[in-house]
Amino acid sequence: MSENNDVKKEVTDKYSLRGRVYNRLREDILSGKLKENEELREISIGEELGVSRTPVREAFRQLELEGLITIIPNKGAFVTGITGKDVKDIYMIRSHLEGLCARLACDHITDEQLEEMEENIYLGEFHASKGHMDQMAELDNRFHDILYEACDSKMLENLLKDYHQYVLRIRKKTLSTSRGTVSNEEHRAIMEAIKAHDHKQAEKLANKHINNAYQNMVDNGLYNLYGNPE
Amino acid sequence: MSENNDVKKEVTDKYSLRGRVYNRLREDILSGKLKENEELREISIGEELGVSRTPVREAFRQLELEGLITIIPNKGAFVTGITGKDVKDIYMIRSHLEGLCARLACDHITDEQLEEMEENIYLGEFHASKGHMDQMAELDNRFHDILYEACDSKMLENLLKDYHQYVLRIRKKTLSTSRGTVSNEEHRAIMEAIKAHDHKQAEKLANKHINNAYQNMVDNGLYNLYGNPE
DNA sequence: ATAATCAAGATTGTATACAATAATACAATT
DNA sequence: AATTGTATTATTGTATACAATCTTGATTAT
Repeated sequence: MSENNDVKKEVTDKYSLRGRVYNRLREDILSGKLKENEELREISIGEELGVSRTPVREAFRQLELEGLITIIPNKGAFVTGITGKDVKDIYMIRSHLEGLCARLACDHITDEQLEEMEENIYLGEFHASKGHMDQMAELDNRFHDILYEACDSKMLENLLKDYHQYVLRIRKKTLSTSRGTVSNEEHRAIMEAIKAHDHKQAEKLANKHINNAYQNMVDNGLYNLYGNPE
Repeated sequence: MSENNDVKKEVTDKYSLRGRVYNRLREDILSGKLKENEELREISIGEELGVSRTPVREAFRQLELEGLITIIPNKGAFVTGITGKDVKDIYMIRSHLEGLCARLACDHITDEQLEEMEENIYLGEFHASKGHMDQMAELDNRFHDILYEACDSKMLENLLKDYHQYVLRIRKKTLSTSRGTVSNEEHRAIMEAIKAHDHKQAEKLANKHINNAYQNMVDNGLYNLYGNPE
């Protein structure tokens, strides 16, 4: 549960050494640059980034609470592995919460948010047809962020954003397939349902959207890259 | 998202100064001893607990990520307030996930877990009739923990435990009312549904159980104690 | 009297020194 | 040869020293 103020957090991350270390390590773990069970030594990390052990240690504590590393007392810090089961569970949970989020959005979405969604989808059609994968990933990110913001629940929004981040590296690969176009169409359907205040339909579609993303990943054998599938 | 190894974490907490500071502060915040917006100074906290600033700072980083305090760079750490809206949202999310958890438990619960549930409920009837509130709170805690473990998803289990903890102080008060008996009956119904592998019923009952807990809290005007109800 | 400025103190951010613990290598014993 | 004990080294845990930043209050100019 990290329900802290995002704005202030960004400031911290940008200007403090601890924040820089935290972001860097987080990125490296999520991107797979740091592999499962790899040991992180305070001194070498510090030297690499040109800082002392103190900010490194503080970053470690955060990463530990986030579950990205496991700290064994007096022994060291190790990259926590995500098993295939974990990924499956995350998608299951996300699918539920994303449905809930879409349902809530029916009542709380603003005109500005709806407009940005429409623009997002419109652009998505263009980039999907052109095969611009980076832009598609970017648009997908943004679509879901808007949806999360539209539910008008900071708690749910932050939770969903956490999970979204967590599966970032997986999603990046998934969207590199032909799913880009289909995904964009699903976004449109979700948006239409929200626009029409059709709670049930919005929930159902958002739910399905996440399940589809997972299914697609499994079908393409992509999730085996991230730890043993069980 | 704190999906770290619980066993190792306990060890850390017990034997390291940082862990002790973390637990102490966490408890004080959740128990309401440290009030909303109260400033936490590294030196005074350290002096009070007989440690230097280093472990205090590391504990701060974790509490920040957990959302219990807000750190403003170069300024200080402040206890984050939970608004009434936050509490409502937490219960809403919990209600959904607890339903999901109960449904999964239908397929994955072990005989031992079922047995412990039965014993838990049996004991609950006794203590409810006697008005033993402390024991009821303890049993309620344990019942939900068993349920979380029975879903066979570490991800979901940890998430639900996090939220469970988060509303601990509120729940303690809630159970001090006549709801103890009713709650225990609801536990029994949930268990029966799981035992019968009735997925839909289990999900529905668990869902309702959390909603009832929330409704009871609102009816008794208990959640106003924890920040403005919006 | 009010507002602006600046200096002193307090507090956090970072680096480093020291202590405690664990890992490693090697020797002694069986 | 295998195992246990021990000394050495490496690494983490904690405390403290120093730097940067913010707060506060007095002083001065308007």
